[in-house]
Amino acid sequence: MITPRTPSGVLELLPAEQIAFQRMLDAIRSGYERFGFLPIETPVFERSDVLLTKTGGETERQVYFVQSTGALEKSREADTSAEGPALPEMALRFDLTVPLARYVAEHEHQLTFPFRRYQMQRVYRGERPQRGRFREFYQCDVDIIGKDELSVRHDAECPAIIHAIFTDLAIGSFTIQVNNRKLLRGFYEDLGITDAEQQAAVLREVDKLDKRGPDHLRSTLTGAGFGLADEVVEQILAFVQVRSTGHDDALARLAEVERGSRGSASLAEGVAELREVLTLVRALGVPESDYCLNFSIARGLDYYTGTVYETTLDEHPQIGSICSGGRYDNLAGQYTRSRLPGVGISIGLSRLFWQLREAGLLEASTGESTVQALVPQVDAELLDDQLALASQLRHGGINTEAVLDGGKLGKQLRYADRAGIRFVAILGRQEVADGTVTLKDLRRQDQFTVPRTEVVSALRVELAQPQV
RNA sequence: GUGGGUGUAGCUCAGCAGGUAGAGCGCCGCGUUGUGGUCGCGGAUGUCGCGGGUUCAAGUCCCGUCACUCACCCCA
Repeated sequence: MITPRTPSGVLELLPAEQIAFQRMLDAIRSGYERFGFLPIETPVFERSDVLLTKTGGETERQVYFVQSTGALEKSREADTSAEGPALPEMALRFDLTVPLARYVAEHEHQLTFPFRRYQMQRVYRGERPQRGRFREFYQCDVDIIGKDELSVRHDAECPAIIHAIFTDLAIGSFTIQVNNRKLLRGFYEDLGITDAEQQAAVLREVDKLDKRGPDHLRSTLTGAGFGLADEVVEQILAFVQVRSTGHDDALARLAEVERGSRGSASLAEGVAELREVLTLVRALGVPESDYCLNFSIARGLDYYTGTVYETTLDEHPQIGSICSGGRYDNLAGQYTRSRLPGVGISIGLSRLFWQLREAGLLEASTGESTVQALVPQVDAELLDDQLALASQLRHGGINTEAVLDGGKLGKQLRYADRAGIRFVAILGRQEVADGTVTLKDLRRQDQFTVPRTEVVSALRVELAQPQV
């Protein structure tokens, strides 16, 4: 016997939880569609050369390669003579953005721009698994891709989508934190940190501010690796700890940053963009309590170029960002000469779901089955009537399971209870004789008898009742 | 890739101056005839991660190995 075990770093759920997960997926999908986005899917694996265009060492370290047996043998033969092992022909996607870039570049002429697509699929990263981090996980992406141009107005749509979806998900109050990479670049240039490498290193450290605190950041930046002057570090700290407390405050903070500038064009541009984005976010109806400026946010350094977003749950800051994204100048530069600027966000649903479960925020939504009614077998001789009742319920649009193997009624009720099925429609000799059905609500511990002809409508009424 | 921690029943874990394994939860059955979840009573379940060593004797000590896990790196 082989011990049955999932590989580590995957999120495999039991049905009760899967239902809760599915509902979250549905809420996100419907949110994306409500904002006028179109669905696409791309293959779980891509050609290695397509996926690894950036050939960053980190990327290759984290990617899973896929190799057919035939190709594997072929590459082995070639290996004996060639200059080292060739890359496997395929690799599993590690995000949905690179496949999107390939997709848009490949189908550019069949798509209409701005191209608004959403995509909710699994991605794979060969990281060492950690608490709440997976090697296989869902990303729910939504992006707007422009041809040649995409006004910054689109950047304002993302917070509006996030707001709509997280309101629907009802997992508590949240804050959409907004920043702008141009503003950051300008700010650090003004401080004399102009070297791209050094700037990136500083941004990486600053990004950990919320996790490690200002003191840690201060000692890191003044330390050997960076060697920044105390005065400069204090300016950085003052800057990155900014969190606006409302719309007007956000605009005031921007004005303040602009006043403090030594004339960086990038900073001015970033400020102007943020101003426009914030103004439109408000116009789109996002309450000002739900968004703020946060100058510490940098996000992934590789391609975000303008607006960046990060969303956190107010009551559970330890969960970290539950949705993030930003603006990129040119999505598919590796695949096409066309300039395709874009903006988008991504919800890492597996991680979010796992965190919510850990925080005990899922209890209410789990334990409920998609089966709405169970028709037990009270008497084996009444099988035909029992099945007819099940059909009647199904035609009435009620998700119904009929017990086919019978047994004691008590056991069947226990089965329903454990399976999270709320209603049982009992049809025994008595009911058949009377032309009735007994409906039992396991949650409210209540039961009553209705005429068989009215069972669907009666059950519909009951399903609409609260559980407790 | 670097550094810690842990591996005992399905789950969470206890057992430890070395003497051939336990609790809670869960699971199964019973509390009669068509009523679950509560309650009472009864029951099943373990190559004590794997391999080697020390010992009369190892879950308990030593070595190795594997797995898992936490943190760092990174997170498009």
